[in-house]
Amino acid sequence: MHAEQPVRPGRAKRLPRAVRERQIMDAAVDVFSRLGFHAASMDEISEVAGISKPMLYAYLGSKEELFATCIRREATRMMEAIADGVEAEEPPDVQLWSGLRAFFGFVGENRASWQVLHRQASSQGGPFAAELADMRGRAISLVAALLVHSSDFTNVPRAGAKEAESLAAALVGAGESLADWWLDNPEEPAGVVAARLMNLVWMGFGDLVAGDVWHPPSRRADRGREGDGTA
Amino acid sequence: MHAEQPVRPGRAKRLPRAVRERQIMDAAVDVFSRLGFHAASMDEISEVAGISKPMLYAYLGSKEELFATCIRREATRMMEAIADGVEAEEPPDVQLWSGLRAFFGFVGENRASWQVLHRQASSQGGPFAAELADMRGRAISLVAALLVHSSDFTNVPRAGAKEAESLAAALVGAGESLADWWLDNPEEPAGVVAARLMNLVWMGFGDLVAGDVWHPPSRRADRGREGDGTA
DNA sequence: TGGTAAGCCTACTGGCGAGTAGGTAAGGCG
DNA sequence: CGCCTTACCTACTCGCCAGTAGGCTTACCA
Repeated sequence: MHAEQPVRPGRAKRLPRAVRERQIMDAAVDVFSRLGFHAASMDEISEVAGISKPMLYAYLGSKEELFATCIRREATRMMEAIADGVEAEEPPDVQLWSGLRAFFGFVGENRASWQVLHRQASSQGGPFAAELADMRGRAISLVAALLVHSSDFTNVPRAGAKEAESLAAALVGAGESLADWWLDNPEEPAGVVAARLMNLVWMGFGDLVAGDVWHPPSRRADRGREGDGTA
Repeated sequence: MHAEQPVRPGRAKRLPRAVRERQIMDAAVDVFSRLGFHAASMDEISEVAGISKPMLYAYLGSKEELFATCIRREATRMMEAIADGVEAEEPPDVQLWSGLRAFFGFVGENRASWQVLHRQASSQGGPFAAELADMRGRAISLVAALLVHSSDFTNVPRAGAKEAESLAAALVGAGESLADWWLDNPEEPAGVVAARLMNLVWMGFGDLVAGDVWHPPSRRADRGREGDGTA
């Protein structure tokens, strides 16, 4: 406890609006992630943010608006983190691998964000559900496109759109679920967990129990390799 | 709606306790699945059930107790449905396949149950979260055991417990997510969706894009078609 | 046929929490 | 130094909803 801010003595220090808004958002993500949308109260958020309730309303609007803003911000941060980790030129399996690594890396370093996005947002009936479902839908579409593209690398009759989309939904769900599991079993590093999921979805149990595993092309340098990964 | 119960004229017909409790539970699952725990009100549940609020409290206790009871009932129904579909003597891949078919079959025919279990229960901080997490944990353990057992079929160094558990978590999550996707895209029969997930987790994308697919051993005489339509 | 218990109800309380009214200090600027 | 704008506060209102008090009615049985 800092002595310089004794015990929040009635009045907070004067700060420019932008800074306060940031503080409030951080507090909101924290509280929402711990308690969920309904159980979280504006009183508690304002307390954590170190300001009073009317400021919340003055700056961020209603509780629903605040929540939606949180979701948008955290979802955007996550999508950007993943996009930053993936190179569009790489072969599909490497792209998937990079995406998974980036995803688990983000979750590991932003647990509160993840809780808000995954647990809370998806279960509310309000406009946020739409907000979040939209983000999630984009992620699924992205993965689906990757899958379709990956079958273009072969001479196999391309996967149907519906099929690709459903597989992508399964993959995204597997990632979410594994991320939750990981939060309860945090002793393993992000890379190991990501690799495990990569092996599952790329090789399948059938190959795994036979001893075949996927591994990234040993040259990290992105020479135009086939990257058919083991096989 | 049945015309024989005009507009609930003040007083409901007298019924034995067991019957009423069933009606109430059904109504509760319905309302909880549509609105979520917090947004659902005891008033609405009692209205849907066709009785008055004090009956709720007299028969099923508090809102939290009611919710927990719903979760327990629906979770049990689902676990039993899946257990009924699986033969312990069959090889691991067939067991997994049977389990997936049973799971998607159940979800298709009990959408409200599924909503309550998956969406609502997991996001509340109360004792239900524990209730549900427990069920889910058991499902994961079951799958994990299946995986470990399946590597016993080979001469590969058996998978570590943690590894099996995390893969099981991913698989369960994939199933959940795919079930959700399916509810939004219900045109395909349960068997097709189940087969798709089976292929994903058993063969992996790597094999799928190469044109290899998993299929149930057709030697089994019991109408071993894979894409069975399920009503 | 009258007693009694089980099933059912209307109509309230009490608290919590979203949102607001209206006032106080602090910095900037002439 | 006074004025105004902006940041900030205390202290309310008001609706919603979990939970309850207390009374009515129907079925069954002696």
